[in-house]
Amino acid sequence: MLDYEKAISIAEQKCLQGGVRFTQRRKQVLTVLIKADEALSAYEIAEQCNTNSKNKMPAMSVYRILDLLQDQNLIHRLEIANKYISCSHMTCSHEHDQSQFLICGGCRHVEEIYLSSDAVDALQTAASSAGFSAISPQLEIKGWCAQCQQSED
Amino acid sequence: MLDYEKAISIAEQKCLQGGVRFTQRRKQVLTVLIKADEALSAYEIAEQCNTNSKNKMPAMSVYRILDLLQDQNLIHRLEIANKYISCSHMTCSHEHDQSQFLICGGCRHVEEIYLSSDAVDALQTAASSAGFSAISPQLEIKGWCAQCQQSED
DNA sequence: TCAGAATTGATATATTGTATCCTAACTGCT
DNA sequence: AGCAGTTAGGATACAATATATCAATTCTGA
Repeated sequence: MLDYEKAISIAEQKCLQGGVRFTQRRKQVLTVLIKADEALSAYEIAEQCNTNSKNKMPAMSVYRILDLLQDQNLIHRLEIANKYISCSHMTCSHEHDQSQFLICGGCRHVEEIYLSSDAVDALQTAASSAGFSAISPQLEIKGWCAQCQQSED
Repeated sequence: MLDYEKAISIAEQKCLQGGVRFTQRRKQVLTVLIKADEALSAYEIAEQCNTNSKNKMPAMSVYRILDLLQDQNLIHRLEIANKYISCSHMTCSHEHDQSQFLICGGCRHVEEIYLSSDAVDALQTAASSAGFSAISPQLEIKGWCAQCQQSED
């Protein structure tokens, strides 16, 4: 898991640089995602916020805040899983322009992976041949985790 | 586009082999997908069915039928796009165990691609290292089509 | 023909995500 | 400090996607 204090401080900086405020609401959503240390749906995030605080967090606000946190490269939206996860590179000093996730088709468990640049290049080449100018800097690959694979048999 | 007559006849066979019936309703849904020659959402399919016929096709039925057609390997569900597309390999005589799609993050346009086995192997290796037993035989890669890339700039 | 299975109809509801409009809070400027 | 303009959040409605459930119908094999 990310160093929470460090992550929050980085997030504050990034928001400042991005010209947006790092409000309590935004901190609250990001905190839930960092501490969860796994992918959560927007409604799960809202629920978490509401168990930890009296001040009600509506789903609408969660979506708004998630959009903003994505713009600041603090979190990722996983489209295959319809879930959100904090960026594991948030506290790194250097720039990361690629993230890759494996998503289990059974239980929707999410695991971050690290593809070789050769593999990424191969994907990029195939995309170019098909008239796409680029693959997403955030790849999602669906697969089967060991556990779900077993129960499928 | 697929040869329609051939595809329908293959579908009929596959359903027979799979121990399910190739009913009018199922044929209707598959026909829409083959003739569309692009990815459609479940509700778009229902709409198409309803413009071409008096007999109302409820969305519920579409979902049920889509599930079944997937089980028979006649169509693919694209989770990134929340859409469905007919399998381009349906009329091939040999077995295909891999399909790959590029999905535009902007306009959700879907393009089928063909990755080298080396690239697929690289993905498989990365997945294994992360404790996944397999990647999905149906890959979805998100990217940006030339047109959407332009309008982003 | 009849029992059981497969299919479809009908209805309700869950889940995920957007649109809109208004109010509150903050920021920069004078 | 006071004000204007911008940013953020609250409230509500609703769209889009998908699943659950139970009853009615159709088909199939003995």
